[in-house]
Amino acid sequence: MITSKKSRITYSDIAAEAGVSKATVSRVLNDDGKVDEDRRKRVLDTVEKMGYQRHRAASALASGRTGMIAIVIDDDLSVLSDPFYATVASGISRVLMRNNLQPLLLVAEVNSVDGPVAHYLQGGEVDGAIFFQLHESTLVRKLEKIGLPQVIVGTPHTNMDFVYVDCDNFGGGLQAAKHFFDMGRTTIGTITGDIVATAGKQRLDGFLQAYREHGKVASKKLIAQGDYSLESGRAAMRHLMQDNPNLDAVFAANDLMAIGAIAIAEEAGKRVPEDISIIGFDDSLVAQTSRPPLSSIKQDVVKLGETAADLLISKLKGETPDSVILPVELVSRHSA
Amino acid sequence: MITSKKSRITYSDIAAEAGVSKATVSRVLNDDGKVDEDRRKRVLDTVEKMGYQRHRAASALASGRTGMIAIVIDDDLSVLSDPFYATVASGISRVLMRNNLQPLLLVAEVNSVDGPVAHYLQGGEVDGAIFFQLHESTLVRKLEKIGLPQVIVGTPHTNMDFVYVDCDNFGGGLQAAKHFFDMGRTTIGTITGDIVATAGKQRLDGFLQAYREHGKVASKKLIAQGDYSLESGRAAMRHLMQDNPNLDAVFAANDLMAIGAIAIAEEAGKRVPEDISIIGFDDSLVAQTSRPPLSSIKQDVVKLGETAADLLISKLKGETPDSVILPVELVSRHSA
DNA sequence: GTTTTCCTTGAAAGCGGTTTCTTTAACGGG
DNA sequence: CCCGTTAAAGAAACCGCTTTCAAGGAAAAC
Repeated sequence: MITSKKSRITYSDIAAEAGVSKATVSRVLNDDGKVDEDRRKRVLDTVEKMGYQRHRAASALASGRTGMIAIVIDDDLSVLSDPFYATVASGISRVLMRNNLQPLLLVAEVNSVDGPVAHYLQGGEVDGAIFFQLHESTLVRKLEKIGLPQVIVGTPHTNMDFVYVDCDNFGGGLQAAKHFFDMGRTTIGTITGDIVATAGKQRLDGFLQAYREHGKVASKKLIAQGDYSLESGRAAMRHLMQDNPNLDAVFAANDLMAIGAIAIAEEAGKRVPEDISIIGFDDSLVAQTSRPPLSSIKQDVVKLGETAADLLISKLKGETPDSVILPVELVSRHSA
Repeated sequence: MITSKKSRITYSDIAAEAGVSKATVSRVLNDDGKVDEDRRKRVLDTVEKMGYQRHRAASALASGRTGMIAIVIDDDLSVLSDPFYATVASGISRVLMRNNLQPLLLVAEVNSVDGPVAHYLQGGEVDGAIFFQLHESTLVRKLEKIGLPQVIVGTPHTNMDFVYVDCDNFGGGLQAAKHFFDMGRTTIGTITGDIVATAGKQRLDGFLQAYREHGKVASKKLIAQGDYSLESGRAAMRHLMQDNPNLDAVFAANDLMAIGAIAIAEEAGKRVPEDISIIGFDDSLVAQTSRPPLSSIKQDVVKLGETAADLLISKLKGETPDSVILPVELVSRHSA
C-alpha cells in the first residue's frame, strides 16, 4: 500500500478503493438514496476504513450550501456581562454540531441594513441565522425576503410571522403575581423592564392578568418602570413604597432590579419576606447570592438555544415550523 | 448592461469589466504586490463599483486557507453560567472580523484526543484555534505538533511554550494583600480557588508574596481552600474565623467565595468592612450587587479576548509572538 | 419475445477562486 | 542596436465535491 505523504483522502481514493465512481460516493455520503445496498455498504466501510473526512469548502463550493449557521449578537455592552447569551449559544452549538452544522459567532453592530453583518449574511456565507431579540428588525425582515432561513431567540416586536423561540414571559408574570395572591398578599406591585421591548411588556401583562383573575385591577401606582438595571430597581422601589404604604409584595421583571428593591425595602426598615415579598425573573446567579436568597422565575436557557437550533434545522429542511414558547417555573428561595 | 438574474459576481466579471485577467484580480485582492498601480486601481474601483464579495468556500478550496478560527470551549456546565466566556468571545470576535476571519464556536467535550472536536481541528477546517484554559492539554499538545496555530486564554499548567494570554493573577493577589497591609490590617487570610489550576495557584502565590514583602510569613491557618463556589467560600470562611480569632481581612480568589465569606462574617456578628475587610477577584456583577458592595480585583476581559485574537493573527502571519499578561486593578467598593 | 419505462451508475462539467508556468514587455548593458 | 535579464500579466490547471446528463441494465408492459 502506498502511503501518500500527507495528502488528504478524497472521493477519488474512496471511489477507487470501493470500486465505484465518485458520484456514487457522493450519493452515499449525502443520503441521496438510489444506491444499491451492497455498494452503499461498501462505500461506508471504505470511508470508515480510510478515515475519510469531508472537505467542507469543496462541498460548499459545489453545492452552494456552506453548513454554517450565524449566531448574531448585537454588540452592545450590556450583552457582554449577561451570561444568558453564552448559555443560549452553548445550547445552539450543541445541537448544530450534532447535525454537522457549524455555529459562526457574529458579535457586531447589527442595526444597519447594509453594515458588514448585513452584507455578510446576504453574501451566502451561511445557510441560516439565529438572531437574538433585537430592537430593530429591519435587517431580519430584509433577510427574510431574500429567503435566508432564520430563527429569533426572543419574541419579535412586530408580529410578523418570523419563527422565534422564547420563554413564557406572560406566564412568568402571571405565576409570580398569583403566588403572591395565594400567599394572601393584597398590595402587590411590579417593577417592569423595558416595556417597549416585548419581554418586558409580556411580563407586565401576565402580572396584570393575575389581578384580573382575582377580580381586581392593578392601580397605576402599583406599576413602576425600570430598565433592568440595579439602580432602576432601587428607584422604582422607592416610588412604589412611597405611593403604596401598604405594599407587601413586588414582582420585578429581572433579578437585578429585584435585588435593588430588596435593598431599598430593608433600608426603609421593612423585612423581606415578612413585610414585603419579592420575586425576580431569570433565576440568575445573583438571585442565589443575594441576601436573602431571591425567589425567581426560572427559564431553561440552554433549552432555548437547543430549540432555536432545532427550529432552524427544520426550516433548512424546507419545513415551516411554528414558534415555540418554553415554560417557566417559580424557584422559591427566601424572598417570597 | 445585462443584469443577470441573481448570479453572483465573480472574478471573471471583474476581470472582464476591468480589462485584466482573473489572475490579476486575485493578486490585487490578496495584496500579492507585483501589480501595476494603474491596473490595481482599476481593479479595486471595479470591485467597489460592482459590489463584489469574495466567495469564501471557493477561496478556501483553492488556497487551503479557510479563514475560520475555532473558539474552543469545554462543555462543562460551570462554563455556562459564567459571563466570562461570552465576554472574551466577543473580544475575539471583534478582532477576528476586523481581520476578515470568522470565529467558529465550538462548545463541546474537549478532553478526548480523538473526539469529534479533535478530528475537526485536525481536519483542516480551521486556520487556527483559541482554547480556553483547560485541565487536560494533551489535545493542544497534539495540535501543536500538527502545526495548527493556537492561542490559549488562561495560563496553561504545563509550562510548555504555548502562546497564551492571561490576566496578572499573581499581581492581583499581591495587590489585594498589600492593600490590606496598607490599611493596617494584621491578620490577613485568603480563600483560594482550585489551586491545582494555575489561576488559583498564582493568586495565592501573589498573596503570599505580599506577606514576604512585609517580612512576614502567612501561617497555614490563614489559608483556606475553596473551589470558586459560593458554598465553598462559606465553608472556608468558617474555618478561617475559627482558626484565627483576630482575623481582620480576607482575600478570596473570586467574587462568589468573597460573598460567601461576607455572609458568614456577618452571621458571626462581625461588621464588614469595619471588623473584617474583604476583597474578591473578577469584579463580576455579583460584586456590584452584593451588600455591602464588594471590592474586587478587576481584569479587562474583553481585552483578554482581543489579545488572544491578536496573538493568533500574529502566529498566522508566521511570527512567533510572546505570551501576554494583562494588568489587573483593584476596584474599591465598600468591603475593603 | 420485443419494446417501453424506470432506475441505478458513471462520466464529466462545473462551483469560484489560487497558483504555477509561460508569455510578453520593459529595461539596462555591451 | 542587439541580447540577456527581470518583472508583470495572462492562460490554464487545479482544489474536492456536487449534480446534470447520458448510458446501460433490469423490470414491466404489450
